[in-house]
Amino acid sequence: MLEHFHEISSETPVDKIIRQIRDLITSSQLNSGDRLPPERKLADRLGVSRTHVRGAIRKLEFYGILKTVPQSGTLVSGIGITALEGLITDVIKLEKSDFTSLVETRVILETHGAKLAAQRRTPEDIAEIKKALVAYEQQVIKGNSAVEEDLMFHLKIAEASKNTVLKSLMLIITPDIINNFIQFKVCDDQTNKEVFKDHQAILQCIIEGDGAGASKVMEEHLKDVVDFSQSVIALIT
Amino acid sequence: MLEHFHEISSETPVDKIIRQIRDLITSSQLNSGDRLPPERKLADRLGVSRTHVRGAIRKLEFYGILKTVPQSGTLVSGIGITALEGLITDVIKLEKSDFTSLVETRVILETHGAKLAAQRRTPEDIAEIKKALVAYEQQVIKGNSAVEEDLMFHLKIAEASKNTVLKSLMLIITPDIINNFIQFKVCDDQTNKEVFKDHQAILQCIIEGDGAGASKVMEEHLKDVVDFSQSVIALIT
DNA sequence: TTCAATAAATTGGTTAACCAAAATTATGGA
DNA sequence: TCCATAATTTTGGTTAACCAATTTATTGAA
Repeated sequence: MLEHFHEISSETPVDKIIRQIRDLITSSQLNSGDRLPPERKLADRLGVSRTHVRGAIRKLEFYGILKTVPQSGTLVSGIGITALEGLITDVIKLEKSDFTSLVETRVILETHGAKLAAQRRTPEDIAEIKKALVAYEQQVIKGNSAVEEDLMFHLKIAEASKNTVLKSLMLIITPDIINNFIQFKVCDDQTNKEVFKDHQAILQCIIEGDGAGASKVMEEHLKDVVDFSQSVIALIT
Repeated sequence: MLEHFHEISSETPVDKIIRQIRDLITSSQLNSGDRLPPERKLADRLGVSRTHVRGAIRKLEFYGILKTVPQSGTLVSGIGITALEGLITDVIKLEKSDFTSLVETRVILETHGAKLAAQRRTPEDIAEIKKALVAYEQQVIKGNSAVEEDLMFHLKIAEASKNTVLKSLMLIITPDIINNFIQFKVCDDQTNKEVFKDHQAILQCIIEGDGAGASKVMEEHLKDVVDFSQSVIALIT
């Protein structure tokens, strides 16, 4: 019975257009470096409204694939067609991501972030991280979940790393991390106290400028989360 | 004379609105979990058109900060206000990034990507990577720059890592990397041949399942780019 | 024939009106 | 008084028309 149902087409008009723009590129009707057809023509040809075309352009622009010049036209980025094809295919399905990959990537970013933070932190950075730690402690004392305060501590470390790209990537995956935290209820009272101790240890390493130590403690700190993700996967499988 | 000129206000209406929405949150007129005022009210209150409000919402939605439900309303994500404040401030200035951070982060992502690829690659992955390598070789023989083919090789490795998030983050920074490549003309004939040998060595490690080796060779491979970035910085400073 | 001035067409940016689904309120029968 | 139902309002989604800057075509005098 159930197998007769089809997956509902949740693909938005915008995604459809992105797909079609890719086809234009694939069929060499649209080459790297030259101009996209005007929005009106595109809308007309694809049989959709201009609003949706604009939406698609905004999204591709966000990824650096397109570049629009007011009152002039939309240019296909200098990036080569070969790479473009691969890129656009993924932009569409980029939004959703699996838990394991998320955690794995987080560990990678955070261990390096902690290391760099220890090497480059200023007194101001230390003050900010301390502030975040105190805010977390207060929430834990009140018995609250404090997921945001937890993450804020980590974000402040990313900020102290002085690597803007690393911080940006952290910001991008942060909402997903929080959602997973809430969904799987990773945190309870006991965990929170351990987390606090871990955080203290990490901060200490950063203050001392001990990059290797900060990286190591951070990795151990996140190991619990990794283990948890493994157990969840095992449960599902 | 020159100091009398002001920096032109290149802040788009959308960015202005994002800033104002943050203010709404900061002043606790808008709390985590509850609904954003309807688009019309917001547009009215901020004195802008609904289109711009929608643009701002799309952008914040992209970052997981907002979530719109058709015919119902736009919800502020479960993420706490504390973190939200920090996040939104950065969303605005997220787009631009510095070269050093970019390269540094790339090395981090790629070394881990290569390691995971060596551990998890399927025969299909190897075939894909080989194909990218051949495409690169052909461009080099022709004497072309082959920046895209180079990047494509790296993207295929990211794909073989089976870590969707890592690959996504690679995709996000790829356009910036390409732009910097073109801007600084990192590549010439001699470099290209060395790059090809490096790529071959990396592929060999991946085929053999040698994670540590793949990671190491990848790091050395990217070291040249790192050095180059350092020299550029030194030149500017 | 050449080229500057001007008019027309084209561009992305913006606005306001309309649509259908959902939430809310009003209504009336039990 | 209560609750199911219908009318109304409110919501985000969509469309089409308008705007100003730019580019292209036209025109006419040198």
